[in-house]
Amino acid sequence: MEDGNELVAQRRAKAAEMRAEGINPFANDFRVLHTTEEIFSAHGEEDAAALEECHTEYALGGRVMARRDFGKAAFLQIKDRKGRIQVFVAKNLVGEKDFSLYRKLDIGDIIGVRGTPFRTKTGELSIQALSLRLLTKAFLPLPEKWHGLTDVETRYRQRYLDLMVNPDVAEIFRKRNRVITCIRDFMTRHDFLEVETPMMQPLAGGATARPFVTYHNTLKMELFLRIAPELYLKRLVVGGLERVFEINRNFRNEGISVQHNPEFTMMEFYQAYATYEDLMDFTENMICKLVAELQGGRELTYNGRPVNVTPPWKRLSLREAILLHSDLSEADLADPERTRQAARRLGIEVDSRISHGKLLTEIFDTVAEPQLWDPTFITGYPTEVSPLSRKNDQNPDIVDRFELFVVGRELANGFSELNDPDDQEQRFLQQLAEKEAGDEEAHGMDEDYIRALQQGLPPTAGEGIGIDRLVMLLTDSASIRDVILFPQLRKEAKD
RNA sequence: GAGCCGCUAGCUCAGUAGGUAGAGCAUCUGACUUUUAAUCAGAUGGUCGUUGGUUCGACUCCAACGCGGCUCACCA
Repeated sequence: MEDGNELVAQRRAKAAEMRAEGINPFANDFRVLHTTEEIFSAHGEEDAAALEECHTEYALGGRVMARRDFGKAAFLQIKDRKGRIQVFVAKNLVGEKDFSLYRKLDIGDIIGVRGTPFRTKTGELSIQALSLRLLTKAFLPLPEKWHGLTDVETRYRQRYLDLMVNPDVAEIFRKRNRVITCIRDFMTRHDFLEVETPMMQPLAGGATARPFVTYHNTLKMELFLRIAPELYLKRLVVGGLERVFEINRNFRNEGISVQHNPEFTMMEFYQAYATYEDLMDFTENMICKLVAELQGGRELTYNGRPVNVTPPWKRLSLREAILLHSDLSEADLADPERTRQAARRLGIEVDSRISHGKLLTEIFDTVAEPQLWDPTFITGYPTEVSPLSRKNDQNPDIVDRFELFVVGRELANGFSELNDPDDQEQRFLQQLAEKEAGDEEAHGMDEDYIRALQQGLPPTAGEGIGIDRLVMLLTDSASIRDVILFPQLRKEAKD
């Protein structure tokens, strides 16, 4: 496909010449025994004189990232998964044959090097090559060494290039892995069992969102990619597992933005005999621990602004948050008609059928959410917008639920679970009515879930934490695409 | 879905009141056994995102389309 390009033709020609000389440009018999990191940790402290006594031979594999040629000798820089090291190739050390192989090397090729450590005149710990092998010829050139690869589209589409030449990118994904490992560790230590529940579901429940639809040929049935694992996880609590969690993908057929990818990773967990208040404490603990382990303290900066994660975090009810961040009054929020007028003043589209509770959350989203920079728990969500949450014992208009906001966006959502099967059935029926009234995202009726509740779900609290957003926060990334290796893009343009 | 911005060599970028394109790095040839974006001399490399229109002539002006980014809308 790239054969029209001169650079590619040159590289292919070099590979062909090697083959003609009996050298396989895709050799697979070189044993890589060490990493660049091992060399630095073994010899990082030794000076040139000490290293001269060192005859330890290392066998490294890596990609050629730079090349400085001096006629009968040269410096290469090779990169492996742990870092980079400079390799000194001298004709009198590697011999005629390997040196002529060296001359055919291109930046981007993957090579194997055997050699001993030494320090150059400028003091850099390097490897003096004794022998050299080409392990993989790269037909395509690497982006430029100084400016690297900055074209955002190429970075996302050809993530392998991005990872090769932009060290910060690989670092983000290592950090992402550490975040997930820490969470898994934290959960396991609190006696939670990690489980996997269906990604393909006959009914996409557990959240309000439009699903992706697929079809199973043999079963002759429509299936939905899950929008949440919630209802399955609670079935497991009914089954007696009591504490479960799952870190996995959800799929939502909705808009794409700097905060939204069609598939995204959530950690959902359920704990029997806990309440939503317990989970707020738990979440605060877990995230503080993550920040401490990943940032080495409580200092966190996002988009140039400090984020104060020192506990205890602020806790406000939805109404309090609205009052605090707008000029609306208690009376505006108490009376549905006045709330409606207030919403219009704020420029919110007011559908005639919209419920009072839904309107309140929309007002909150508009006036308060963007202001919640330091971690803040918001409670007192209206019952209408929370069909799976337990009603508050004192006030049935609200539920025992919270959402966690940081840097102006939602990071987690948790609540005491509704475990009264009759109440749950009524809520589903209410959702069905809203669906018929035109709300595409209203929840469907899940009869097996009702049956499970009839079997008895212990008092339980559950929560979902958006892992991508958490990683964005911890890596100071502006876009969700920067923390997902292969973000969803349109089909590549042909020309 | 709407608005704004971008798309020029492998990469990073210039460019012209419309006269068919330039730099650095990379590449190729030559010199060089301690460089750190090595250096020096020379050379190659482009259907200027696509398609159409205006024009004697379009990379440049106009339109449509494609892909990407940001903002807004929907959402987590």
